[in-house]
Amino acid sequence: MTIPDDPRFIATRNLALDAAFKIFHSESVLAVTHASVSKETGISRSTLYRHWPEVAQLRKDAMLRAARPPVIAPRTNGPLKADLNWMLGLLMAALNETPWGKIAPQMIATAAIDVDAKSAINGFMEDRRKDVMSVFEAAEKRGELVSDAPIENLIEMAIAVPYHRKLISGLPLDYAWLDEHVEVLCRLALR
Amino acid sequence: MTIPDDPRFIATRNLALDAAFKIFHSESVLAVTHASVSKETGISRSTLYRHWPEVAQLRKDAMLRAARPPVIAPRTNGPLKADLNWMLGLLMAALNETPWGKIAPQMIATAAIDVDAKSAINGFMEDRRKDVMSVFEAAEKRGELVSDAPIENLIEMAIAVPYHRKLISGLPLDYAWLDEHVEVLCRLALR
DNA sequence: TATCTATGCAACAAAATGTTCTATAAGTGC
DNA sequence: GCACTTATAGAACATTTTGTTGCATAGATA
Repeated sequence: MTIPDDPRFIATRNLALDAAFKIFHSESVLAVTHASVSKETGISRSTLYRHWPEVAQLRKDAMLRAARPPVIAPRTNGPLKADLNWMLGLLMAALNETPWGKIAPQMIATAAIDVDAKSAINGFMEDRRKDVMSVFEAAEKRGELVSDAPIENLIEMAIAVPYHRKLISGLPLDYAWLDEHVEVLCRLALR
Repeated sequence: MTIPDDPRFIATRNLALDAAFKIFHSESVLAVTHASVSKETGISRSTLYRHWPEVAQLRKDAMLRAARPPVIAPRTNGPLKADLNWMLGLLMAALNETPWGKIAPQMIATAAIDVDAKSAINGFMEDRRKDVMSVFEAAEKRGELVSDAPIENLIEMAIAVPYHRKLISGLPLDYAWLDEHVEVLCRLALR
């Protein structure tokens, strides 16, 4: 669908997607329909059908809008342990306290059957990988990294565990756990 | 809902749930409806409504039926590296080659909003935790474990990474990766 | 055999979903 | 400002999906 640059069209689209996102994260992706978005926004149903002939497309667009997770600014001052704590602490907070944590499971399920959702998720995971990577690289430059454990595996472990905990095993993500997690990572990286 | 022990009722229920599971894993949980199961099985719609007045209940039952993942038999002969390779190799195969791997994302999404799905997932994750636990405990008995890294964290890392890889980051789960993963785990456990 | 009950089927009701048309108002080019 | 284009609102309508009910039938039970 080509998107006209008519300001009315753009305004309607933004209004609709904001509402769709709101419905998505306060209820579920299933609750996002032409009818519910119409009710939420006052936009007429026929207009919404003009913008999104298929409800699946509307839901996906709402998801892609949702897929702008909080920006995480890593610190690389050192020491490694402090930097990891900072960076993973921000990730933890994002998972615990922003809509992202609530939406992520549904995005993952959608990613399993939809290419766009998958690439959105992958893009986000890639960003997180780079964040952690920059932390480890800074540590290496400082000469802190003495282990020969592959950095890729360290990065994967650093990120996988909090995600698994939050999204799959349902265990709590808190600072007590985070401290231990970082401790084990440093044990791997620094010895 | 109390389940009558009338064989007709039981037969209908099993037939319906088998079909629901099939639809679930070949299409998606959304494709499971009274109508689609009726079409698939020949069971009349009214009968299906009698069994499951709510479609959500039907979907959940289909999921709980699906939630019998392949049984994984851990080996504990040692050495640790071989045991981990075996155990995690089975887990990997299950994620790659059985319906479980395909269904898991949708179960996770459902678990985020449904208590029963959540406890099904948690039950399965707990089984996996025990599997890995038994491997590490056997290694400890043999005196292999010399690290003071907390076993709980090792277990979490062992499992979280393959799940994250398969379900979230979308990276491939293969033996090349598995070898490295196990290598890093052993580095943590054995030094 | 007599009784109970799950099922199939058809008819129906209600709600959700999708389509089309027209009047109107907002934006665009001159 | 004026003519033209286009997006929207709203209503009317068709279609599909979803949910309900009554009754005849056949399988289960005792």
